[in-house]
Amino acid sequence: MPLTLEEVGKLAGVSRSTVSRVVNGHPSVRDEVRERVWQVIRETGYQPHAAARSLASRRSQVIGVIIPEAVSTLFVDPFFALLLRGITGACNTHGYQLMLSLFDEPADQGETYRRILRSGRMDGVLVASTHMNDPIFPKLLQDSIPFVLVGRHPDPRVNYVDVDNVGGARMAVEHLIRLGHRRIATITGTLNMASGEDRLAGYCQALEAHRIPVQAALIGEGDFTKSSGTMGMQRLLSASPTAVFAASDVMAMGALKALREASLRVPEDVALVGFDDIPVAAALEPALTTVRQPIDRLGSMAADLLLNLLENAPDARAPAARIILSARLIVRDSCGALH
Amino acid sequence: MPLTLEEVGKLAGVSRSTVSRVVNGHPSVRDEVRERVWQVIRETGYQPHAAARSLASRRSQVIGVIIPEAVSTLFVDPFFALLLRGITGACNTHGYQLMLSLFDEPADQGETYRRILRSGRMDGVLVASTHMNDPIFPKLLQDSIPFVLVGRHPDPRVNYVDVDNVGGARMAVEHLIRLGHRRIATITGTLNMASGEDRLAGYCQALEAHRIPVQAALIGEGDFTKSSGTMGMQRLLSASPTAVFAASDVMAMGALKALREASLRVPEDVALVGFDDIPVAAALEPALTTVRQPIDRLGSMAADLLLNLLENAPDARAPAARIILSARLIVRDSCGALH
DNA sequence: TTGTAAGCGTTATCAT
DNA sequence: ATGATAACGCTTACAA
Repeated sequence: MPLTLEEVGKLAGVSRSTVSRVVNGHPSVRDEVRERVWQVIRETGYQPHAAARSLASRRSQVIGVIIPEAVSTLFVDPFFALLLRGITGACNTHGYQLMLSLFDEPADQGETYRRILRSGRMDGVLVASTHMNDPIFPKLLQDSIPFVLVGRHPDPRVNYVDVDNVGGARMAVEHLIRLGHRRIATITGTLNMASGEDRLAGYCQALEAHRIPVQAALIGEGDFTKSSGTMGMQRLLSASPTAVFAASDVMAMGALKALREASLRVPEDVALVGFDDIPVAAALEPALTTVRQPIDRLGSMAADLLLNLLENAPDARAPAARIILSARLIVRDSCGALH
Repeated sequence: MPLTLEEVGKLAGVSRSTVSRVVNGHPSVRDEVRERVWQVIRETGYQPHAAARSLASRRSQVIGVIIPEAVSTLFVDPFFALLLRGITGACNTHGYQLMLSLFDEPADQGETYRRILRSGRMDGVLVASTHMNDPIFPKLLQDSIPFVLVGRHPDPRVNYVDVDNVGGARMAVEHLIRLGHRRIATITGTLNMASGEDRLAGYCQALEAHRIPVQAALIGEGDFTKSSGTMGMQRLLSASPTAVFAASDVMAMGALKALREASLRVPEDVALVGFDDIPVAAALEPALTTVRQPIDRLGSMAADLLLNLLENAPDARAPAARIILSARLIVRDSCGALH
């Protein structure tokens, strides 16, 4: 049976309130008393009861992480794990706990939303990998639940941390241009997801910067799955591109399959670049040139941002924070640069 | 400002207790009253305050998941993500929430342990991927915190769910024997981890069942990392095995590297089998024959077991549950069976 | 079946 | 600097 503040107080010869002050580092306690109380706490292994604390203080020291169920499966790469690692790192240093919720698409159905987010269980939440028009955003804003999104969002009230998808994609495509390619195709990600849109935008920007016309025939729409990469590539073949930028490594693997089936060699006949740098990328034949994002930084920055929001004056007048982390190009064999 | 039971009661013309009974599905409430109360709850969107509930009922409806920090990184495969998915699935159907903690090695240092586990925040915990002699187990047992381990443990009081590592390994090695191999080497996993030990045991069992002597020269100790696979393979080369069973796919990849560097072909010169069936496995050249474990089942079964422990009479006299899920062999190219 | 009232273990506001 | 004491929102005997 765990001890209570009252009992610790009795053992230390002080009142419940004094013990509370000591535990919470309140300054107005005589040094001698403070030491005596700590002594008892150490000896007894006293640990405050989280629920009681939370009830009285109206803060739980817990943040939630919300990820759409479907996406968690899709991520055959360690994105999910790395993100969580980044988040837990930040939580640990701030003394917060992390509650994980995989929401069903379309991210709530109201019922789940209420149960999870209105129960006072968490002080704030991190939302990752949702569609931008996910119904969860209006609700979070309306309930004024502090939250930070991992991924871009147009609403000016939304705090977010994102990877520079535009810049990363542009970097990849400019690399191909530098290698002499002009007929460069792309297989896009899901187009109502920010990352899908932005990587396509980066592709277009790179071409435009080099006065290469953007052609619809060279753009195949995918949805981040391997099979969509294969199908996208098959459709693009008729436009006979000399290079392809796939908006994810998984789709690049799909594209590779289609190219093989069409007896085209990579990179000799078609150069290929992906995005994400999943672990498989380096092990592929040929090793995949790709764009790497700092995933765990993404997690830790998002958590830091949220925790700051929670700890400091939540000035509602302040503009939302928008943090963009840059990506970098990892050159391997599939682009032909190393030949 | 969220409503309280009291206020809902006022709106429905009943007392706080009646509303509580309705919310908790207590039978002794007149149907008419129950309906009236639900009506108000629906209209107002009332949601019980988790902390208050937990304080009064001494149950939080939250379970914790504890994974050593180091391991979470090591898992470049989706083990972690799939396990969590299985766990959250079970949690959702039981109406529980999930709290995630990545513990620093050696899994607690006491301080963290207390903060996380003695604060009453969680009703029970799932522990995954620890060493069997992790100091967390004696503590959990002493504090009589309900817990289920993902992975085998010798202590008779420990409830666990595990994959049949022995059977899986044995299956893999017997497959090699069936293909005619007699000089079969193995690269082991970390040997104070249950999975490491058991896969080695399975290797030995298979050989013994076929009266093939187990030779120390054919056993290389690894630690589940790729580099240990490479080094292990290099050392084994002098014993010139015709086949190798690596206790993990990641180590198999390392071994593949060593074999290549020694100009040995797989499977022509040396057959290779791994364990885990990580996504890379199928994409390797040659595609890796390996043993697949039902990871998300592992997670959901462990969570189910824990939740049953929590919901039902926690009969301390009942023997601990030990659940073993079977693995299956996935035959691809690296073992030479398809030639 | 329903209401009253006593906790649950903190925090926070007052006095002192 | 310290101690009473009233919340915090809910569950749960116990009464009615």
